[in-house]
Amino acid sequence: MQNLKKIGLKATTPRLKILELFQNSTQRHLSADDVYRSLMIENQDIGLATVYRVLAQFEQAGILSRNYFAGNDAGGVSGGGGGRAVYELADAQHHDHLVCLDCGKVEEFFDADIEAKQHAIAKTKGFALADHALSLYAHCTKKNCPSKHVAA
Amino acid sequence: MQNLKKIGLKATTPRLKILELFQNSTQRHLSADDVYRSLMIENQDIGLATVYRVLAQFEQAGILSRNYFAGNDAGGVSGGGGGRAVYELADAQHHDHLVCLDCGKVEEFFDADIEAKQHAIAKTKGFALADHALSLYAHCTKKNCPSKHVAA
DNA sequence: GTATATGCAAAACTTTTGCATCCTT
DNA sequence: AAGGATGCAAAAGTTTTGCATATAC
Repeated sequence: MQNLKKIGLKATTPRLKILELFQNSTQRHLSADDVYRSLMIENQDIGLATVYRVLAQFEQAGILSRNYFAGNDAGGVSGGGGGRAVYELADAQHHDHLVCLDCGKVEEFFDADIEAKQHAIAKTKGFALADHALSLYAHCTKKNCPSKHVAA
Repeated sequence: MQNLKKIGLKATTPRLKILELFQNSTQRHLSADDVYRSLMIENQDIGLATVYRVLAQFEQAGILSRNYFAGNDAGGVSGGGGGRAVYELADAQHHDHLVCLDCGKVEEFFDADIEAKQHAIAKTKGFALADHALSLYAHCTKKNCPSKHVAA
């Protein structure tokens, strides 16, 4: 609540509820539609457009970070527009993602060597690295993967 | 032309022209719309839907590979649907991409250490790596960057 | 009281699909 | 001749925007 004012945003119900959702949800990575639907379930009458606006503001404020998981189909990516964005709380340190191709679960990892190499590569090519996106797409080899429990 | 039959596709004008476009274009990375527009300029009356279909077929056949450059805005990403896909000839070895945030230019690189690390990370977490996407977003520090020549 | 936010609906985009027609084999 | 391929238009999805109304400070 005070957080919001600090970044120049009024403490409105939509913003409070969305922030709360990210802090309390068991799912760390949420799409705009996930957020919208969760709010609907809580009987919060918040428009989808507002969700997008708040998400964008939070990202710009550094509260959330946005990712695109392109190769993912397990999560329910079907129709039209390429792939949707998912947001996560930007509380922890920087990390990259490993997405399970079978169940859609997302794991996070950080590797200092890879990070360092990325900077070195950019520098060598005459660039100053500003950002990067690294996603691994993989199949789970453990029996406890959710997809293993479903009769296909 | 023989190539197409080999993969079970009829040698039609759209497919020939699109393949030719990728082989002759100075731009290595093309979106569906780029392809469509280039064909229009050549007075080839090929529908956008066909472009998408052919691109998908070529990707499945291993002739092209698809990438998503999310953080990129310089290339003209504006409106609705998140981000568009770009295709490139899958002739060279596997590589990742470095995208200039100023002019949108795309450079390619390959780093064996990063590749190895990715596999190791997936394995450690109990996954078998199937695919990955790594894109670096950076600012050009050279004076010969196209964006440096434009009065902002 | 005023500026900012919200909600709704419509628009902007990318990608996919249905269907009649056309072209390759 | 036959079946796959194309084109057009419409649909499906995600994200953005315009505008009148409601809300926070």
